[in-house]
Amino acid sequence: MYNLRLLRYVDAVARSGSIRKAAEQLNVVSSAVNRRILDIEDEIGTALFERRPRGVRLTAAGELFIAYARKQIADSERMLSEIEDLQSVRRGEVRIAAIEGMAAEFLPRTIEAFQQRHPKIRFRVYICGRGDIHTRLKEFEADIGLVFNPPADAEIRPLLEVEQRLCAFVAPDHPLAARESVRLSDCIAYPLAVPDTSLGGRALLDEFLARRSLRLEPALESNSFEMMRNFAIKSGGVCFQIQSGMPPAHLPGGMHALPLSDRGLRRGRLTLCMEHSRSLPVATARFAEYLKQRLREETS
Amino acid sequence: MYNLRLLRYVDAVARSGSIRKAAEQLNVVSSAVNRRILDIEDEIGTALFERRPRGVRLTAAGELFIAYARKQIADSERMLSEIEDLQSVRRGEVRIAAIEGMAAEFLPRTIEAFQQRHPKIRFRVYICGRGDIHTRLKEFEADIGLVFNPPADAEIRPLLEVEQRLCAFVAPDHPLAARESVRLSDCIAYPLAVPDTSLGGRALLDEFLARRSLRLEPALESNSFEMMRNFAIKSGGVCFQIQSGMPPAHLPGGMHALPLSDRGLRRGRLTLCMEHSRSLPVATARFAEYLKQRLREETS
DNA sequence: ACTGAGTGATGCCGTAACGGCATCGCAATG
DNA sequence: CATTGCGATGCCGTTACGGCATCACTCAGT
Repeated sequence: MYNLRLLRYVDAVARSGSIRKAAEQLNVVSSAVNRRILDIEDEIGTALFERRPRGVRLTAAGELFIAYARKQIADSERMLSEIEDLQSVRRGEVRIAAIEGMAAEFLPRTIEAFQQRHPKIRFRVYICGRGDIHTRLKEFEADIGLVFNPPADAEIRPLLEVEQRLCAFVAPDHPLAARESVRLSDCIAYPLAVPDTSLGGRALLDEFLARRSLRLEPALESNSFEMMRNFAIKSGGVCFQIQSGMPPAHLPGGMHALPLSDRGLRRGRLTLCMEHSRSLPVATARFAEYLKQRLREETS
Repeated sequence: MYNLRLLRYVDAVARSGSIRKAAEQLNVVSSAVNRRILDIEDEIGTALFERRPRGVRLTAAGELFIAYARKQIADSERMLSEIEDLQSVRRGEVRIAAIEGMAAEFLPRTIEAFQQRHPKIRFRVYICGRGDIHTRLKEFEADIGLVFNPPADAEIRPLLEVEQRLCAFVAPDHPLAARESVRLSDCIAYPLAVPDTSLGGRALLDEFLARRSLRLEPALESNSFEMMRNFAIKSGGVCFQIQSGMPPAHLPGGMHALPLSDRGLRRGRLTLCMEHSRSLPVATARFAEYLKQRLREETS
């Protein structure tokens, strides 16, 4: 069965109109070129060249074959070039599964900054609940995940963990806005919006409340930080959520994030992770490193 | 260098997600498939598959490669199919060089009839002077030629020769129209249009007149039969031209062709010919046979 | 007519590429 | 721990390939 080298032989013969001349150009003996051409003709069942006393000339079948050969040569070169691009991070796709809190600000900003340097790298981001992230990784729908306090899972390997505090978020003109930190008991007098179990921070809240006589009567419970945030602004209330790598300068709506200072309220872990047996493509691995660096910077 | 069989190996592995399963489907041992894949990966410089405990999975580079491989497989099948079409006369191009007299009626009609049965066969027809036809054949611009009384040429091989009489063409209402044949002397009383040296028949006329006291004073001399014909109709004159395979029922403008019956006026040879060392493509050879048959029918 | 040059085709042979058989090394499962 | 399933590897016989030498034919010049 003919291969690329043989296609180059045929191409050279067609161009020079002579088996010997082509062989010279290819730095092989003419008998080798001749024999390969005869083999191909045998296989196809028809002559690709008319033999003339002073060289050869393409037949009609040869014209069809040479068009195919030249296309193959060009296609293979393009394919190798594309793979080379992939190797040098000039090309690729990064698929991320992340919890909702990363969507408003941190991830868009981080991806945009990375793309400044790698414009041909595409991203695909799935925002989903905490439980879905592991599934996406394990089913190879995503390459890396950003999840809060993930359950133990032998198939998931953490790449980085950063601590995240539970914060109370209030509008800039809220009575508590001027404080450096608050306690849960400070917030009870206002309408409360709390995360449901699919968001980061709910487990921390539940665990803390279970050990206290304190009881929360939330006005709102939601799986959407955006929902909770806007409710807090409108109602003059307080919503709770992990910090999620948001520096104060970047909080949406000018909200203030006030760390909860209650003793016994544990911090959570924001985890960058992947499926444990994966070998990440170059572009993804490069982005994961960049993400780790960014997370470290923004949580220090 | 990878060839089509190896591309099929890679394709089968990608589809089944397992080297052993693919090997079964391909009826080869898995070690052979594995080794070919490792060879390709070596050559390209990157892994095409991630090795998992229960099989393999395409890498990003592998995705690019498989797209290329599948395209190659499809392209080669299409190319073989096209060459097969060529072999079975389902496809092809026929290039003809012919003298002008064939253009009005005979060649169009013959080609059209042939294309009823072979619609994918294309034609390219060059109408040119007698001297140009051999040049076109020898320079491979045309595959077959139709020429009148061609000069001897070792590089040109005749396929068929049919005799052609020199005729006088007159309009249907011309005084000579009712005759079965005429003599040159019968025509002298009318305006005469004669062919120049690039048309068939002129050599016959010249040869005959050189041996007689008769002298023609043509009102028109042209290299275009259409020109001469229309002149004869308009002027109530006579034009001369070889029969050129035109049966009476098909003469343009309802003209009558009256054979010249002068003793000593030789007949000419209409020749179907080709370059002597050529091996004609199937479609062309088939058409040449059809042309021979048609010429025989219409000159008998 | 003879000779030399140029061409594609073919015989022989050593090396490279390939597939088959058997086995190894590792992970997952019961 | 033993078994199963998987890709990887060693060894070997067969097939594919290129190199060297030569053959067969055509063409051009003397």
